[in-house]
Amino acid sequence: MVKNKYDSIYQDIAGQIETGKLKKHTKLPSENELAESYGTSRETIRKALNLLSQNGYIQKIKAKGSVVLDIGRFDFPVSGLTSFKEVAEKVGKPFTTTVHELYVMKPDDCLQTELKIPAKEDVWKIARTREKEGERIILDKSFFVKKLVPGLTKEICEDSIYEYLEKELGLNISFARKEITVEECTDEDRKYLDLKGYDHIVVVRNNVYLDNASVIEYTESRHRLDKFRFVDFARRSR
Amino acid sequence: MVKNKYDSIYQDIAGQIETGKLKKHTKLPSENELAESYGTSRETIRKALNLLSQNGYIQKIKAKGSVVLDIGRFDFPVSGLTSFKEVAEKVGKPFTTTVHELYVMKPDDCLQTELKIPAKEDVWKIARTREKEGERIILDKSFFVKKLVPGLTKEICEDSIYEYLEKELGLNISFARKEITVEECTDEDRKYLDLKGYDHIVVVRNNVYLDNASVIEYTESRHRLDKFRFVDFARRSR
DNA sequence: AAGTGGTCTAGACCACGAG
DNA sequence: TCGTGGTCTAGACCACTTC
Repeated sequence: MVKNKYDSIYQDIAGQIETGKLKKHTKLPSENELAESYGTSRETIRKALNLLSQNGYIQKIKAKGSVVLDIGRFDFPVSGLTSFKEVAEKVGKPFTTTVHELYVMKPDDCLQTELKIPAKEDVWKIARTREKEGERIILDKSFFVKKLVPGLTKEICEDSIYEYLEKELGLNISFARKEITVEECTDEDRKYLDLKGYDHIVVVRNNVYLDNASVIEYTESRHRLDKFRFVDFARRSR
Repeated sequence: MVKNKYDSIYQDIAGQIETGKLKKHTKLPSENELAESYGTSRETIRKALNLLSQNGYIQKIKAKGSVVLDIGRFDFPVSGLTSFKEVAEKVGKPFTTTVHELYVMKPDDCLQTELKIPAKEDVWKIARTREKEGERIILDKSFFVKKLVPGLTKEICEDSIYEYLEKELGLNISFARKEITVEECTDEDRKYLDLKGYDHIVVVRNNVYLDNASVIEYTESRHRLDKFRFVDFARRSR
């Protein structure tokens, strides 16, 4: 789904890097050459290259050129900004999702804060486990603002809520705040997960914002220690 | 240290948000108004606003305006892109750094890969612990390419290596790749840290790149479970 | 209809690296 | 000296929200 000119150039070059048509450690054509060959202005090329750089595909080196990087780019599926389904597919591992709870509730104080809603606003609670190779290793406890997501079903929760939000409801996810900590296991963890004796668990807390600045979702993603992996890029003084 | 026009506007507005002069949940002036009042073009204002948005200060809402967000923005000090000293100061907690090892060595296969160097290239090894409230809770094992950082001393390692790199050597940090996992404690962890009986530890692996695409540092930052916290923003299809 | 942010253009000058 | 990416400008049109 291409939105505009610089995005389509970004997709094009990213694709060439992923398929190996553009080789690691080689230089891209210069911005002027790219502008010429894509028939666009240099500023538009620069937007595409900045996207590539922000997503870890290339590094721009002043006065020299842009180099294709050789960095693995995919997280372990951490529920949140990119949908679980999306990341799981890229990582290429078969996950099974099971929905254990799906009902409407009133938010407690904590949820009111996390979702920025008043006490009377209805909230979906969803509890799901993710299973890989016969082991239930992730427990996702999600809370969605009902007003924004009226018709959730078990089928949608088993597939991809994000696809539903974006394709069916036309909502636009803007950004998420993630917080990662390690905590002691709860009885709920022990009930829903195959913990193999671990007494701690990695907790990823997630607040997801729409493009109109409202919070749509708060999720606690609870990962078994030994199966957790998170990868991140950070740029200096972006 | 202001570099250019859009950066100085970014610093200015970020400062106003941090000191509360610009209040949370209020709207910024429009881009046209800001361009006028800062005496610059709209594209330059947009660069500043994009920085604010990427760093979690504001959210831009199409056709409506930019809103000041109310999101806590600081990590627990995770060695890497922003220096430990820098983050520790923002978090406002007193940390003590102790240097346990500082010597030159030849890289093994693993280090050659992580630092992208040949076997004959010398490497600094530095082992440091970070202590807070009387407990040693972080063990940082760092490896720097000696050719790029000739004169390391115990004093520099106790203060801030990054300050030394940037201010003394004029090197420019560009970006870092972080990977977070949880692993079983090693004897080294038990030796250098106050583990309070925990048998697992959070490991943050870090490759830090310069602006000329060479790797300068590989660090393993080992955090006691209960004291680890990591905060991250992610934007959808940036 | 007016104002907003998002995209795009065609120029310009700069500092820096390489030959 | 020439080419590179980094910054900056002054315009333009669009889709969208608000009134």
